[in-house]
Amino acid sequence: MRRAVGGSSPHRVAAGIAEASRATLLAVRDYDLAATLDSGQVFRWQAAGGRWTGVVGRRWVALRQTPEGILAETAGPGPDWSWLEEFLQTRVELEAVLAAFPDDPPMRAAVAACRGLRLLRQEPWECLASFICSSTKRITHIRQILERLCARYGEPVRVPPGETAAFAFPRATRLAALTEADLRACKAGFRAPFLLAAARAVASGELDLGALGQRPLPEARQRLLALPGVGPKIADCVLLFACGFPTAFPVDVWVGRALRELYFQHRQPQPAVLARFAETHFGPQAGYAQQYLFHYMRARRGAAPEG
DNA sequence: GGCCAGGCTATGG
DNA sequence: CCATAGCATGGC
Repeated sequence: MRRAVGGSSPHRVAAGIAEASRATLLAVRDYDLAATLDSGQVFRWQAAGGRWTGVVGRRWVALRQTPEGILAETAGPGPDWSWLEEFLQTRVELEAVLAAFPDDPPMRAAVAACRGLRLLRQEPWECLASFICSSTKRITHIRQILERLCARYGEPVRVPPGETAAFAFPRATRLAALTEADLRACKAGFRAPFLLAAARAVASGELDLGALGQRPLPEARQRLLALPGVGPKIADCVLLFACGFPTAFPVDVWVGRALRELYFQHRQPQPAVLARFAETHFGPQAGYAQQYLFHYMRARRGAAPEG
C-alpha cells in the first residue's frame, strides 16, 4: 500500500533537506484531496504551491495529490504513517461506499459532480469544538475563529525548516481554564459560552468523547445533545466526522435545501417528515451521501472554493 | 446597509 | 408538535 520516498536517501540528506523531514506515498485511487480538505469537514487546511498543509493531532503535514496517490511530508521522527492513513481514511474503498447510495437522479448527479470526495476521520474534541464555532458562520469565518484559538492557545508543533509556524488544536483542558471573555476575544461571539462549557465537560471527564464511538448511536447522540449549544446538526457532524458512525446525517441549510429541492419538488415538508426521510432513504452510507449532497449543492450555487 | 452564514435556545401558538 | 426572534460577527 505504501512505500517510503526519500527520508533515508543519502542524496536528500546531502542536499541539505532537513534530516528530520520524512515523506511517503499513500497509494490510493478515487481520492480528490482538494475537494475533501475543502469540503467543510475540516477548517484549518491551507492550499499553497500545489500542496495542502495542516496539522493532524500534534503533527504538521504537507500533502500533494499525484497520479499514484497522495504524497505526504512531515517533520519529526518515525516511519509510522498510520495516524495519517487514519485521518485520510485511505483504506476505505470508495467504490463500495458509492455502491451503497440510493440509485436515484439526485445522488447520481451528486456523485458525478465530485467523484473522489471522501470523509475524513477527525479527532473528536477538535471536531466538536470546531462545529460549536460553526453555527451561523461561513466557512471562512469559522477558519478565522479557529486560527485565533490555535495561535493563542494551541501548542506549537514541529515543522520542517523554512515552513511557517503551526499549532496543534488547543487541548480541552487549556480552553477549560479560560474565561468566556477570552473566547469572545477570538471572535467566537455567542458561541463562546458553549465552547467553554464543552471544554469543561471534556476536561472534567464528564463527557468521554473517545468512548462515544463504542456506544450505540442514539446514546452517543444523546450525550452530545446534553451539551449547551449542541443540537442535532452539530451532534451528527461529530458522530459522522469523528466517531465513525456512518449513518449519522447532519442536516444544515445546504443539505436541507438539497432535500427539499431534489426530493420534495421545492415543497416545504414538515421537519419531522424531512428528518424521517433523511433517516430512511440514504442507507448504510447515509453520512457519505450527505457529504456528496452538501458538496454538490455548494458547487451548483457557485460557492467560492474557499467558503 | 441589508442579508445571510455547515444552529441552537427560549418563547409563543 | 411547529414557528420564529435573537444571538455575534464579517463579507458581499
